[in-house]
Amino acid sequence: MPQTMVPDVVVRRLPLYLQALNHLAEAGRTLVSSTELGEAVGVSSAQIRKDLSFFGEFGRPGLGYEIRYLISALQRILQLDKDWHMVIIGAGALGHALANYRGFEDHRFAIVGVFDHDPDRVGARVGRLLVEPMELLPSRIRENHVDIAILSVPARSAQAVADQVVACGVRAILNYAPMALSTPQDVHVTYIDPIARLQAMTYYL
Amino acid sequence: MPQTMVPDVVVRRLPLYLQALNHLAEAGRTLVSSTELGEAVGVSSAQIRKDLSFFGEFGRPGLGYEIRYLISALQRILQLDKDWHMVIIGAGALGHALANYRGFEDHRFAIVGVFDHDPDRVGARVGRLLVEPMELLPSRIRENHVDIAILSVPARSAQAVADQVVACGVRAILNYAPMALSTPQDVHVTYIDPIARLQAMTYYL
DNA sequence: GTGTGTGAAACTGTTCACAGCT
DNA sequence: AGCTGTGAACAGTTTCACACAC
Repeated sequence: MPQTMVPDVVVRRLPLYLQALNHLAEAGRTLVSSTELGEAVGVSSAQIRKDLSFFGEFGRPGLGYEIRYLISALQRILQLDKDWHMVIIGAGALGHALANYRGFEDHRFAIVGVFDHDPDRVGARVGRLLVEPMELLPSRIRENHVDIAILSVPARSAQAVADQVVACGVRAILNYAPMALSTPQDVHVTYIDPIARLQAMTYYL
Repeated sequence: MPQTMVPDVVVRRLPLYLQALNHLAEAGRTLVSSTELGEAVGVSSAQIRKDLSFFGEFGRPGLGYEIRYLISALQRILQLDKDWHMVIIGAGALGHALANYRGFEDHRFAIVGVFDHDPDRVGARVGRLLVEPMELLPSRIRENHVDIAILSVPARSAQAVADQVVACGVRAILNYAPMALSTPQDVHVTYIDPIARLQAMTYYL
């Protein structure tokens, strides 16, 4: 769909636009200008218009953007009009919190399995699922067509686990372990590390 | 210290360098080249050298960087050689998970209070702390010299809570609510939203 | 008048490549 | 030989400003 190569930084902003648009829609609004949307997400109006222009023309000059229409357009662009299957690996406190987080299923990200290496954790209940042993991970990934692996394991195990899921064909990893992962070029890794974020903020305080 | 204005993107990479350096130090290493450090973090060697050059000269030509020395230099630059005081606001599942996360105190980020608006949650135990009512938040922020507020409240309350902590003098917010915050220019806000990160990854799948 | 879409300009960030040090 | 530190070249991103549409 994108005629030109789309910068990654643009793709990362689209979910923020979507979020703000959903809030506006819930508030009963039907139209929004790039200026107003920009203020809601904290970027310039020109940025919004330029970002959207990578994918087509979604606004009406003189009026702005029809909110419901722009929401569906962004969902289609980001491939959010289908369900995505995820596994959580690591059933510690973080793994439990993630498994119980309703936000995932609300956005069509389905958790189809929770795995842990530790036999003491296997069989424990997390949300509506039971913790399974790592041995069952490959078959589960293939049978349930798992798209994304969420890593909530200790830093020292993260690389080995990443290697395993990549070997099973997973091409997207959300990594909560404070550890940079080495993966093939076609695997997408996103890092969530509150410590690193805090450490960048303290620089400015 | 920085002679020139330091780009924000550089500051955000420093914690990643620190992380990799700590892993190397734990592995017993004493020296590292920009090439090797770059491979560990996933950036180019030139990037590492250029980033560090904003703050001074930390390496030895022909040898590389003395790991322990570079760790202390980065800690000093990021102001990690002191304790930071934080409050968690929102004592739901996420608030509990954050309060129990050992990583914070391991990195000198101390949680000095957990607050919730809901009377049913006040008094509940979270880690070694008790949930306190929002009414006590201002005095706690001032008495304990709180530097950072972690928001784990619903999106609809996030802006109001942010306004409160800013009014109490907090200038750094780590926001887990899926909601852009509007704050004065001198307040630093960092967002952690796994849904937004997943939605950016699905674009590429 | 209001507001989009978009080339061009301005700005920011990254990579190159090499002088100089060990 | 090996590696840092850095100006210069390059690439990427944001902002500007305006033609055009409602």
